[in-house]
Amino acid sequence: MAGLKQVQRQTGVALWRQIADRIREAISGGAYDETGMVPPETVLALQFGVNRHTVRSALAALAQEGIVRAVQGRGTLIERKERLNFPITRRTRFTSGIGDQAREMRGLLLDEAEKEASAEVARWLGLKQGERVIRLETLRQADKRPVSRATSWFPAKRFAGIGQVYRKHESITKAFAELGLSDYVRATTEVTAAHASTGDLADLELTPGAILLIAKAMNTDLDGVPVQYSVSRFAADRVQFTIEN
Amino acid sequence: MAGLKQVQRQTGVALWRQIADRIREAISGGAYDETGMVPPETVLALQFGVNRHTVRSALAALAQEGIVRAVQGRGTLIERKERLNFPITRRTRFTSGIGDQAREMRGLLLDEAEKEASAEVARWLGLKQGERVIRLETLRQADKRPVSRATSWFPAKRFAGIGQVYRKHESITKAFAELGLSDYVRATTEVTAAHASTGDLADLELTPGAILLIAKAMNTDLDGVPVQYSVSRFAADRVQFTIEN
DNA sequence: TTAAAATGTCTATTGATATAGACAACCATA
DNA sequence: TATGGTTGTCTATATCAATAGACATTTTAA
Repeated sequence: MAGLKQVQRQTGVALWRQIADRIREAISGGAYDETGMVPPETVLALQFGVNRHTVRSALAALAQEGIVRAVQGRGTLIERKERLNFPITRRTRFTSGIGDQAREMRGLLLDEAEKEASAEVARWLGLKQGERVIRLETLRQADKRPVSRATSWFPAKRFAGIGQVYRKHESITKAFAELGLSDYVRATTEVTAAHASTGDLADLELTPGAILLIAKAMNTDLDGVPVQYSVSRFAADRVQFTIEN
Repeated sequence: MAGLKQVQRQTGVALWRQIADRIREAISGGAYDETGMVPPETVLALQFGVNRHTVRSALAALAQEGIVRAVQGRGTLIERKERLNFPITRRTRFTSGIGDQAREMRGLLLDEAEKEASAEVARWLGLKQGERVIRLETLRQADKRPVSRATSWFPAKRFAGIGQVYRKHESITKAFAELGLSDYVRATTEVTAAHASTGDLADLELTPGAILLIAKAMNTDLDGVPVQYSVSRFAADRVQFTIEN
């Protein structure tokens, strides 16, 4: 069933990378669950119609990502195949949403700045362009494995000092609570996908060409007043979103 | 503001393709709306820190996709910059959801088959594994431009002949109506992203390395009985999803 | 009309990608 | 312990990707 011509040449994407992407997907889809191993290099080479060395380049990349581990004489073992699920609902929260899927959740503050709202940020937060906003750059981890990089904006007047509070609690929900906002709801989420930028590659420990799921989200308080606009970038091969209606 | 080092070397993705992806994104994001043109090749080369010829390869690829058109002496004009928006709500429908964003919507039936439900399909449709289901392969277009490839499964007993009906109406909603189901709702949507497979590349007129947004959706009738499970693959650079809560 | 600014074309060179073949090293098992 | 199957390493070669420079062609505007 696994066919011929699954890869294409002269497209700006190296064969070894195309093959790595296919194998990563097959692993994630449970195609090799019976053996817990990837097929032998010679078999893969035949399947994809390429040289064995090209397959080796692909497997080396996957080993670099920690997905497989090659053992001389035995074969190439699958090390990891998880995919976290993020429910997107009116009550979406990062930490609680994946509570039972990981043991340790962390939210690290990478950077904090107060500045004037850009046109886009002002539109989402219902402010005038140029009003003061606080921008937080955060990295979220599940069991010490980076999951998402987020850039969040808050109205500066209402949430002064949110950076420090977030650093203490490692949670937006708790930071809001300490600043007097006991509850909030997710108003809108826009989902797109794109190739990872260089900065995100480093933070999320990805290799170039990797895919991001991008969620632009706006949260409001219970009166419908915007309290947060955020752009979160997720490593696409580690997560999925679920929308329940 | 457009920074340095937006591209990386020796990653299996050619520089010209990385640059093409970035420019396509910038166009889609409205970065060049003032002039309606891409910056001069020499400027782009400086921005990305590469040779002018590498930028030319990227622009040639975008011209091939019909996104830009180079005019000697003038510059490189932007021809097309759409990104369709798909609202995902309880009443999600493909055709009406993007009604005002495109003039002509079509749904082409590529293939139809009746077979036994796999474990995954049975789980989503609430059937026993092995029960009969009808599988439709469809291609959806907006203004003659391919937007998504979908594989849908329906309980065979309830929706016998849905393929023929779909071919006539080019719409799931109308096909349901003719078969006696006047209304239905979206119960669950799972969103992931992945590289396009070879088959999808051809159908969606993409080049290898392209990204897909993948929506696995389950629709039920008003009594909550599953009527359709579908896996839709969208060209990520042509669409975005919006979830309103 | 001229000059500046932009894309188009050509040649040459270097490094990454892919193929090809041979053989070593290691593991499991008959 | 011998054998078959697997990964690891090495050499060599051809093609694609990227850089570099020079100059032609076209458009716009001074």
